[in-house]
Amino acid sequence: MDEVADENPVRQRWKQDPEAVRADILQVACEEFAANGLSGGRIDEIAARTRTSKRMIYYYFGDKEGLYRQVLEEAYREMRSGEERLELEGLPPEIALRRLAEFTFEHHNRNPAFIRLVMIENIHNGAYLRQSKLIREMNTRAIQLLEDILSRGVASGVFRSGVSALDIHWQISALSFFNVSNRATFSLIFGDGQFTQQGQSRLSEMVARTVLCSVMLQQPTPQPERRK
Amino acid sequence: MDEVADENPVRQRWKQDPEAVRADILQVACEEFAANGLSGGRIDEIAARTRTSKRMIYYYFGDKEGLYRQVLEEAYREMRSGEERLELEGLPPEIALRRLAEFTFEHHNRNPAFIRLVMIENIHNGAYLRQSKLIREMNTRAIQLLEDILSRGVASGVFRSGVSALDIHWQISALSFFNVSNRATFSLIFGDGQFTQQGQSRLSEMVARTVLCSVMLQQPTPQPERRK
DNA sequence: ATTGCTTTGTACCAGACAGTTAATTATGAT
DNA sequence: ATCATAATTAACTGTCTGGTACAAAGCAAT
Repeated sequence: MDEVADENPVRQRWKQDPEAVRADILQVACEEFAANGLSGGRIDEIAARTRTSKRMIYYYFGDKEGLYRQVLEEAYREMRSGEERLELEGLPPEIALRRLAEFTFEHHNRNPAFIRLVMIENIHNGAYLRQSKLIREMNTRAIQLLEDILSRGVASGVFRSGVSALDIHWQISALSFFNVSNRATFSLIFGDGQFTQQGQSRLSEMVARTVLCSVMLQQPTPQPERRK
Repeated sequence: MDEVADENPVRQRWKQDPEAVRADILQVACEEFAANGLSGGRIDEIAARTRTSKRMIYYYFGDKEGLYRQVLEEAYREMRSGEERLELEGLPPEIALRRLAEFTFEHHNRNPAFIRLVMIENIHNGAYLRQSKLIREMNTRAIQLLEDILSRGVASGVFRSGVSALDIHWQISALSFFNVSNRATFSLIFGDGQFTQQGQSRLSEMVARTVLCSVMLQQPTPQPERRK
């Protein structure tokens, strides 16, 4: 399209920048796999949309599954780093919990590609995630955070005792995940009222209230339509 | 002199039973697509596991996508018929709601193939479900049932008013669906404690309590096994 | 400049797989 | 029995696609 005349004659000098090439491939591959799944994703398509060639994909990633595996790891890594940026430790427990729920809901909402990758990985029964060492580390952080919030809540007398942090995490994840993962079929069957701007903030509020409700001794404060 | 019929034992007389053949194909195709997705599912594999041949698949279903579409419709049909068997209309509203939640949880748990098909369909952004006329009918029933339960609860003074039936359905679905759809990745990251026998009944109970909690004026009845 | 390693491009292959052709056999109505 | 039609089979085809062979070019150290 825009070839520069004098630069054309043989081969322009290029800088070697393996990291950039790798990142570029990973980025495009992420989109492709998220959009079409592992078996549906096309290596040729990825190569075409990359600044480099198909050969490079195999050079850096070995084969299709290797590429997919790295895409998956990268996606988890990014999402985890987002979670760490929250600083909930100083906050009153019910505020912290609410904020965690809202953050998760919002985060998943903004990262449909991540959600789709996880869906796809579940279709494969976790066969590729299983091969990643990265995942072992991931459990600790999120759950510890929650355990801290819960025990502080129990200490200050607002939360029930004996509530499992893992259960609460499960609950927050389920509601936030489903909201993105099943949007297509849900809105086809029940209309897209849940997925408008207002619908989403109503759901976000509902998720937060639901979670609080299952750990608090009293009903959480009746929420009028308050937003920040 | 000429060959007699019984000389060829391989070829026995068969009765024409198109419906059985169709059903057989559909059954096998359901397993194949649920296991491997649309692009991952192999027509040859389906044919091999069927009592009939590949040509028949095309004879009855046109092409791969046609087959997939019918598998999907059939799956929804079955699940819907299960829902109709519940008779919640005579029950006290909080009992009815609890039973609906428990039923959904249990149903999804027992029908992982259905869950997987819905996941797969969501990966395809609902492109095939969209083509089905069947889905238009499906919304009414489940939601009307819920609306009835909710309004009876409001009338008898145990439920809050202004709660959306669709929201409650969304909530029940999300928790019950996620429990099956994300089992692989969740258990890889957080261990499989949630998915043992006890884990599952605890979750089922939690789902029921959660749902009740979000519609009831007071905390739902403190559960018997609760301890401090 | 030479050498040896890394990175990139081109062209190609072999197998897989959706879909088809054409012939064969059973069925059911007359 | 006959014939039109429905059901069935096996072999075939064209294309798509993951993966590779091979060679060339850049880079860094001598």
